Amino acid sequence: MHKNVTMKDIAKIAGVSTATVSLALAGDPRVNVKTRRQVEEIARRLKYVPNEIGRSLRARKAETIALIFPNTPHNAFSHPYFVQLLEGITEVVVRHSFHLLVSTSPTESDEAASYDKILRNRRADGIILWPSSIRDDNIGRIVESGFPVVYLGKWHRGDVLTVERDDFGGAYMATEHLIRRGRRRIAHITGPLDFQVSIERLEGYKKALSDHGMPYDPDLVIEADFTMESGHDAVVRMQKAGLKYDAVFAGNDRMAIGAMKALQSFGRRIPDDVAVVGCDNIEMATMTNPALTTIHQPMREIGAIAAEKLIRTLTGRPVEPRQTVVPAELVVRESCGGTDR
Amino acid sequence: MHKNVTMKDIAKIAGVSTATVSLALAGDPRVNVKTRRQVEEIARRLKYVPNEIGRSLRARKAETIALIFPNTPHNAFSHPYFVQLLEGITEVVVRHSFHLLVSTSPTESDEAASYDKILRNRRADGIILWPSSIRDDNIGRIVESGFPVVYLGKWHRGDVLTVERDDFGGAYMATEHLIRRGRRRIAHITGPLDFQVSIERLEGYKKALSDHGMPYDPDLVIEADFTMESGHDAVVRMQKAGLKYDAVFAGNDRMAIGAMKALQSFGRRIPDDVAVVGCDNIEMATMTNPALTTIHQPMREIGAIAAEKLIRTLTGRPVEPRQTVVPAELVVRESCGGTDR
DNA sequence: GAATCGGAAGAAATCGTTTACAATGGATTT
DNA sequence: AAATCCATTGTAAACGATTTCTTCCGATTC
Repeated sequence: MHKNVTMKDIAKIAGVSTATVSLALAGDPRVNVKTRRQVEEIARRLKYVPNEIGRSLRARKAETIALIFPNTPHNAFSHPYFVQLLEGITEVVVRHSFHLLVSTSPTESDEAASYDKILRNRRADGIILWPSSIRDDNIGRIVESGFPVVYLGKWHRGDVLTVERDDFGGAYMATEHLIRRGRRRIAHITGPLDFQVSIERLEGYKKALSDHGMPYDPDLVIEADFTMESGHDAVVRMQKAGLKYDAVFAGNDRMAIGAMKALQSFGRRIPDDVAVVGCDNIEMATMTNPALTTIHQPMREIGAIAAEKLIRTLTGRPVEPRQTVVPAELVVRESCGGTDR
Repeated sequence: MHKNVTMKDIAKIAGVSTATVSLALAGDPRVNVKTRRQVEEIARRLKYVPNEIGRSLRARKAETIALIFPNTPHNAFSHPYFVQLLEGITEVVVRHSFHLLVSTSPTESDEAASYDKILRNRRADGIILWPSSIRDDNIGRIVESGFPVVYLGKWHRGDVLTVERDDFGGAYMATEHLIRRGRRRIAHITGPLDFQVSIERLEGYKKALSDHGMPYDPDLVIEADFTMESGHDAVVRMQKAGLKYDAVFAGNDRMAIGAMKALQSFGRRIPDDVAVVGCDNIEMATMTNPALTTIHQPMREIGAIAAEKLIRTLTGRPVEPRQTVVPAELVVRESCGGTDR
């Protein structure tokens, strides 16, 4: 492990000052072409790699963005799409020769301190914020502080860069799909209603119903908690309540799969007796029997767009539009039967 | 966004030098308790947060570790356990107030350059290396360069910190489980045999057979490619070849699930006619019908141990043992039937 | 021939810390 | 009373780049 070569080393060999070396390597036109060539040559020969820490300190930037998320239950790690999001982000980060810092906060109250530290430190030049489930004024403070931030979700106050899934639109598509396939009594199993995503999907469901002139029956809306078991239970509850329905739209795939199991255990055939649609398009959805029709959220693309937006602002380029809603896609498989009428 | 407060600001107010401030905040016993208290008080009042970039430059360390993995097909992002690994790592990283840099290399040949850059830069003080599928002498050079590295896998030459899954042991357990349940003709669907993991699992399978005095029949070993479809095809091929078998041990859960589907399509009942065991314990394994018995690899723990080892060496503490093999666990569900005899 | 100009490169400050070393002054030792 | 020591604190040199001045020198201008 030999000593690193610095600009000083290059300067000495080339017989110039470090200032000239710096300028030369940056391709600054102020330095003579011949000198620049020579410096470049020496740098190559010595396998010079610039020390980014030194550069960061002086230039007050780190060529780094941070992905920050809370460490609450139902956090990013348990989100079926976290990996895709991360993949989209790293892809762009690497392409721009940036670095990615992954940061989570042990407790809710440490969150703000943590953001703050990373940014004030200049450890990262900007952050991508994964919303925490709990309304957090601390996040608000960061978002509005003027630090470069891309928020993954809907931000109501002020002009903030955001990228969000279209939960509302996805639910709308799912519900509409069921309606088109002739279903008339569509139940909806929601996630916990203190999650924004659950509310959005419920609203999309309602809107699709009303746009198609169908009544909204609150009895057909059951709140569950995102787990397969809770989806199972939801169907059991509906069964016990003696409700009639010919379709189920679940707020995520896990619950949809739980619901399918319960339905089948009650002897109801899918899709003949009951059609089922999920949300998220997790891998499992391809493997159920019948394969689950679902709503795909392009999280990889969301990650890529978010990173791209952030890096664009950091490099002083304009970003348009400032808010992006990435459309969901309906993935038709076997759990809804037939074709549109 | 006001100017950040630095040690100089504190020094001026406290009427001492920045050296004293630095020492005081570091809790160095050389500075008078009264002075230290005062400095601490001022720092608190000014909401001073140390600039870690400046610190990094001088102290030649970044309080950061990097997780590095190749960007090849079948890379970390498509690994069912990447998230758990990451979760284990971040948990430990946060606990020690370190940072985590996530880095992937666009091409195989950029890999070495990338590691090198991160380390020479002191962007990170050490790295956790996710092995690339392809034998890579560049990785070898890094691992042996003396930089702090934890390698996630088996490293043959030299004394390197490693944490690895027990692929051999897991396969052994799976096979033994089938034997104990009375199965006599156990097929094995492997992953691509240029992956170390596939070889390990094949060896574990063979060893279990021979330890129980059962013959090894090469016809019963089919190479597939980790996908569900390939597992399906493997069964189809065996069926066409007219092979007799009463159990399948698949090199991962996806292939096991594909195999189950194919078996059921041939009218073979699981577990009555054929028992099935997978590997990995992905979430999907809980949802199949019957639920899949499988081998759980505690990747979260592996991540945590790896991070712990790395940070221990970085902070100059001894780490024992230098090589860790984290045992696999058999998760018994419904796809193997009965109880041990 | 003096003044001006402009291209090129060097000197030095700077970013915010850490740290080796020196300095101060009062107490203790001999 | 001189020498020594200890506890504190200050000075200044790093760390490795970037960037703002200067400076230098030869060429052009009046």
